Amino acid sequence: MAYESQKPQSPVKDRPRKPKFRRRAEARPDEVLDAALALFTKRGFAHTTVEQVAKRAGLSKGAVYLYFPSKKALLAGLVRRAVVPVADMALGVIADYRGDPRPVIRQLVGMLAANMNDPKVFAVPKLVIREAVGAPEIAQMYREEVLDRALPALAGLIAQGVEGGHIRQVDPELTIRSILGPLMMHLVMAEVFSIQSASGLALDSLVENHLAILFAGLEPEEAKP
Amino acid sequence: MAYESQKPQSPVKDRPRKPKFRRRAEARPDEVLDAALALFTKRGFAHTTVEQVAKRAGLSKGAVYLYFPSKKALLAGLVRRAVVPVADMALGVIADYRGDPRPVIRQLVGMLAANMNDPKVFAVPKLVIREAVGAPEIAQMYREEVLDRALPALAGLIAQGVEGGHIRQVDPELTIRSILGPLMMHLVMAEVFSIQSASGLALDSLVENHLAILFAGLEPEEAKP
DNA sequence: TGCAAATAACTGACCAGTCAGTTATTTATT
DNA sequence: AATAAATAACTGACTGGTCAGTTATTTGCA
Repeated sequence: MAYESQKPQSPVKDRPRKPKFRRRAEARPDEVLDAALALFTKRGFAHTTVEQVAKRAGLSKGAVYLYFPSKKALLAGLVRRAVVPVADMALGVIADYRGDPRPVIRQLVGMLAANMNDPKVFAVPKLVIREAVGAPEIAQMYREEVLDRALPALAGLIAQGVEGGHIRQVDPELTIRSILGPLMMHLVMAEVFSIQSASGLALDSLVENHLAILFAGLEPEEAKP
Repeated sequence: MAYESQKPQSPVKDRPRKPKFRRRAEARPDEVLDAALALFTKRGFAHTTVEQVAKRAGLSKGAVYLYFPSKKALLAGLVRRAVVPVADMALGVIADYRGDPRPVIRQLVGMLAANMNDPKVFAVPKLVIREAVGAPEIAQMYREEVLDRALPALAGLIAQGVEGGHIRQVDPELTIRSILGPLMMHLVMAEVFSIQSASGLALDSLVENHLAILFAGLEPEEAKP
């Protein structure tokens, strides 16, 4: 019974006929989520009050509870909103590709890196990781709707590449960690500890360095000194 | 003026002479920290009350404030206690090694993986990452006392390997992310999302798969089809 | 007896969630 | 077109509960 974030009563899209009466409020839930995302990201869930969210969205505290039944529902709503596009992106790229997985991996890693600075996109997963302890349901929701869809697809892509002889014999599931891990670590170092690599100031250098090592490492064994 | 965790007044080591033991307390601060670590890890900092920590340590709430001036000081104390051994471990392994860095990297990664399941060791960095938003001073302390010592050493190891021609031309700082990132990602997947790889149930498979790719990827370019 | 160690009761601040009441917008009536 | 009735959108004061930190008091060793 918990965390129904979706339109408790707002007539967002009840029936196509009957525009009945509208008013200047329709995008309200979205505005509230925007405010919540900004504050949760900056100060964390626990240290953000509902009133702060309300004020930032230009509403009163009470109005927030018109759209969301609880503070946690704000978190859930945030995840919901971010969930579909992310998973779809990954799946769209992978599709039913056959052949050397490396070009697809390059595209995927590139897309992730490109979005890593966009708060609107990456703030949500970061939030989920941070708040997973205090709100396990949120973590599970994210897992079910994003990870359980995207990771198997990626593993399939790798397995297919191994079978086709395009890359060396590796464990597909474990190799996922080798593909995405460096990106995640870079993110954590930058976000949590404000560590920027002295050399490459841009994400591009990271991607380049990472993929050079990774792709050479995935090369099928043939010439072994 | 904030977060002086160290013995505000506990007579831990005031003068060497005078073995006369007080009530029954000397290891008290450590016991409190043990309790705090367990609870912070399980429920998170915000959702743990000082009274819970006290009860678990077999003390009253007030007694905790005899040893630590604030709740945040518990976090700081935890980090302090874990800081020295971790950094020392890494530095001890790296030392002034010269030659192919891969054996050293193998040893390092192996040690990290071996400790990844030991809560006593890895709970603290996980905690730091999680609570960094609400307590930036803690994150900075961890950074200064661990990362700023260990990471440059690791980067130096790699740079030296590149110069010596033992591994291919890579950016040392960025390559750190390629070495440790997969481990971190594995940790996050397991801890936050309870995702276990279907294949290898043990960490060993991960390390093996990761290092196989990494080391092949670091091989100096010579035979290029 | 004296005094540190420890306690338990207490205080004040904070905040999620509620609700009685107000304002803005739409519909109905003339 | 003007006005009244209806109702959706919103407000902000209030409540109940939690909890970090403090203080008055007790305990027990020397």
